[in-house]
Amino acid sequence: MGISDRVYGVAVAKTAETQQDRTDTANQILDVAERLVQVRGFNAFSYADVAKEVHISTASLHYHFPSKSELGEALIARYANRFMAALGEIDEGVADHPRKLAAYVELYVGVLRNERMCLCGMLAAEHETLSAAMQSAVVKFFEKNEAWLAEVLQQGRDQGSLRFAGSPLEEARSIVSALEGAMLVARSFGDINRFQAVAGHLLTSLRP
Amino acid sequence: MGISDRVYGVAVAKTAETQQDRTDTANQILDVAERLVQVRGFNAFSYADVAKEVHISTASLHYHFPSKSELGEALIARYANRFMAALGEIDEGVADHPRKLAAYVELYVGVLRNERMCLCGMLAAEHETLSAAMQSAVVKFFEKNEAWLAEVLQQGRDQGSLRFAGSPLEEARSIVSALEGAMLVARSFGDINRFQAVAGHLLTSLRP
DNA sequence: GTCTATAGGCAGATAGAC
DNA sequence: GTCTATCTGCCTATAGAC
Repeated sequence: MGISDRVYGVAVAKTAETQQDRTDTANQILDVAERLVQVRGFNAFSYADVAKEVHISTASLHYHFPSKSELGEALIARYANRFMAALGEIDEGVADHPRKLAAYVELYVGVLRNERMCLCGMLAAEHETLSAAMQSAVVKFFEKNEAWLAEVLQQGRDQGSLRFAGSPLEEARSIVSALEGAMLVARSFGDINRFQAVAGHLLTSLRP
Repeated sequence: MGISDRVYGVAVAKTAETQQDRTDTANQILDVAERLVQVRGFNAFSYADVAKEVHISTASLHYHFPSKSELGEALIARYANRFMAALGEIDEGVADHPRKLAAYVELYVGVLRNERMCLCGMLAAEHETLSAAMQSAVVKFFEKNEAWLAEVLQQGRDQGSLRFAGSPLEEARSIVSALEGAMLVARSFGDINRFQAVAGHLLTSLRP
């Protein structure tokens, strides 16, 4: 199983680091709800949609996740944990910094291949309609991504394997924005090549 | 009234080129609905929300726009027309190409200042849930933006006032993606400076 | 063009049996 | 943990009077 398989929730092995101790049913619920949010948005799926796919009643769904907001919070937490775990694997498994960035981009490609938007990118669009807890969880996801990227960028520049103007954090924010935007647009065109072109352009511009 | 005031629907003068012949009520409806979509999303506002603000009944609203999808199509058409008119004003009023790009970025800043997302950026997130007519209208909006940018980029590079690698259209797509993504993220941080930083970085990278 | 009234369905959520 | 049944409210949309 590749790194990117860990991110969009397909056939993900349970590990202590990335998943809380949940029942199989709860995890099935999260899997289905995650996909529905990434494809349709948090405001465009219902408990009934999830219940139907998991073959339980909406009442049972409320047993596992009492409110839709709590389900949403659990979704973000699981997604963020999985994403951070993937970043950890990149740290350990990939040597040079340009390749780390390429591996980071591949995480996005993996999401897009499943015809999904980044969970937190989708929730960012719906930000104004979310609970305070969900809002701050989305923001934290972006901050963690930026911090990881900034670290890679700084080290790469120090070693001469990456080149960019300005601060690493500023560059990191530009990269996150560009990738999220490229996903957003590419998905409405139904054309993953649009994402690949933008991402390739981005990686090229960082070459020394 | 500045160029950017024309884009987000505040105090916009009626002109034959940019607006269809609609009653005041229909335009009020569009103004309110547009703001609600840009702030909350198409799936997170109702006819009741609009009716309340316009001080009419939902039944009257259905007289002007029989279905929500038709309202959505009218929203995109008006927004796209206004945006294209603003691009036309940039073409006529701004001389050098770097400044044209800066003026283009200012259109986005104007939207963000009103605490809104780009209408079509928001609809891109919700793409999977939209009618076919709305979907293709969103795509056309992006294509027109890219075509305009590609033209500016090509001319600027030919004159030596802009510098970039690859084709103008590829660069244009990267710019649209970066700006839409920067809006998306900046808005969830509630921090317009995040957008300004990314946009400034982008404009700087195009300097010869 | 606007209204009241209402249809018909779906939303999130709860009670209580098993 | 799961179910059926139900509540309350909101949703888009329509009928028909004015």
